[in-house]
Amino acid sequence: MSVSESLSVLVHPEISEVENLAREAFSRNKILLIVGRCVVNYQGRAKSKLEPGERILLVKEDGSLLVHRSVGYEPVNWMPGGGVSFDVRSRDGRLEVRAVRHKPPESVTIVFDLVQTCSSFVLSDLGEFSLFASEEDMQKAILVKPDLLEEGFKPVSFEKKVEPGFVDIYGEDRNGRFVVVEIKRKTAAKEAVFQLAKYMDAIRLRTSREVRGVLVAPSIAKGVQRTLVALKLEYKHLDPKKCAEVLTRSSSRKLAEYFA
Amino acid sequence: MSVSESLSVLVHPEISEVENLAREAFSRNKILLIVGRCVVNYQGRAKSKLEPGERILLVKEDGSLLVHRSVGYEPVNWMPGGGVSFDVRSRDGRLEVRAVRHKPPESVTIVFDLVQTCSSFVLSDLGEFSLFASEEDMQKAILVKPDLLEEGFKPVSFEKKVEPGFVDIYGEDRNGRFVVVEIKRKTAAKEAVFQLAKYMDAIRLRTSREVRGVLVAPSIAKGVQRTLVALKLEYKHLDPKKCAEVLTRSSSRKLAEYFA
DNA sequence: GAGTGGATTTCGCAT
DNA sequence: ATGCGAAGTCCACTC
Repeated sequence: MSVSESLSVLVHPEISEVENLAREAFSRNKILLIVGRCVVNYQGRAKSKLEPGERILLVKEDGSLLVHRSVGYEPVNWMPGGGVSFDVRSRDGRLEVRAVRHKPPESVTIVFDLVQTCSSFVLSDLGEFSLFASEEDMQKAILVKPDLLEEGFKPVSFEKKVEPGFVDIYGEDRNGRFVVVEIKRKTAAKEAVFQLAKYMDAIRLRTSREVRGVLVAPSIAKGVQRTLVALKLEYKHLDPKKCAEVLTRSSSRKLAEYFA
Repeated sequence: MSVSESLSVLVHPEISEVENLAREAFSRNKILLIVGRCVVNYQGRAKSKLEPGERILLVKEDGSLLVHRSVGYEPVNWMPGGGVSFDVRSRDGRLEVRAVRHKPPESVTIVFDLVQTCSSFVLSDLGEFSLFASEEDMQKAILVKPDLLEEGFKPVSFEKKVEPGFVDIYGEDRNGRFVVVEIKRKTAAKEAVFQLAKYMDAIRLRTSREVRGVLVAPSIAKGVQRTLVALKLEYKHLDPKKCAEVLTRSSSRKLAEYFA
């Protein structure tokens, strides 16, 4: 079913009309979109109260609920989807929509006293979403084209579990030294350096060979350079976008060698 | 201006009608809501591609842009508000909406080939939003009613800057010993314990009096109890909701003593 | 302007 | 189920 086959739109409706549409939307798992004057109360992990004003309520097919004000990327109140049950009732000419879930226990209650628009529909959406140049993609890119790190680098393993956590990649350089690679897709902070240092310690316990630690990132935070030097670690600049290019150009065959 | 005075709703419109409404919305900083079939491309901190499908596009008054699919709390593509410029154009019967910002440099492009609904309006929303029982509220609650921590506790200072960072509260107990209080509004992890331990060390350097450290939280993570005991720290269970009750019941006068 | 830490974070993946 | 880490995290606050 697509929007066209399922679309209902009400403009300046009575509360009772909205109530009917909302009930139908919840019972058939349709998307519900209400623009109107309301108050919102949340109780659960915290507790919040939103005084009267006009907002947008969006309830999605999985029960995700979002209340948006006129500004801001984030919803002022919300409920993530999954295991959410809804209740609709009208009292004193007001429409109350209540969403409850139990893990964690919390509820959002929206009470409308005036609705300007209400619509309900089903979205037909099979389109694939792909994201490039995540941290994982940077790792893949280095595995496919190790020269991105340095000439002669040979990956031996990746996401290898060692004592404190994970090493993004480790391998050896052209001189046979161990190389531990920690990848960050954005400006590396102190945290990344300490993480790498921990990896280094853990790995040094298991080998007598010389071990190099390389922090790979598009850039590093200001004070971090000093920490790197103090800990005898190295930094390699690498742009995530460059990695994305490598991946889109390379055939997926090569990746299969590693990720099959 | 409220929704009623500014509302335009189009159902099954032509692309050209949507184009006009979108242009008007952007030029007058109105909210724009489009439901239709589209593809979305993002480029900036990463890069993403969303194949054709029906989605909801919401552009808010501050330029925040959200593209929602049929499920999921989070938008599949987005742009936070502030310094975002928009461009609308129609080509080959398709409507392209493009949002660009420069810090960081990124852009989202949505191309609709079919629009089922499009609306534009201004929200009148002056309602205040208040969130209770945050970490700060727990702190306030203890300051207002120190018995929440333990009988006879007297707060001396709060958010006091000491060596490693901030102490949430410190004061003295009924026996005149120093008490350092670290507050977490949810399950306390090891991190909180180490933070408290650092505070303790810093404070012990400055006094010869006995110093107690108390971690206040609704609960503590599994392994953390052992760490607490090993470091000779204490744990006090305190429910954020209880704190919220204390705050709502207490007059704001008492808070003013601390927060004026 | 950059860095730091919290969030009703959400989400996914591993154990 | 639970825990841990990443995120195009966003956001508020400090330096």
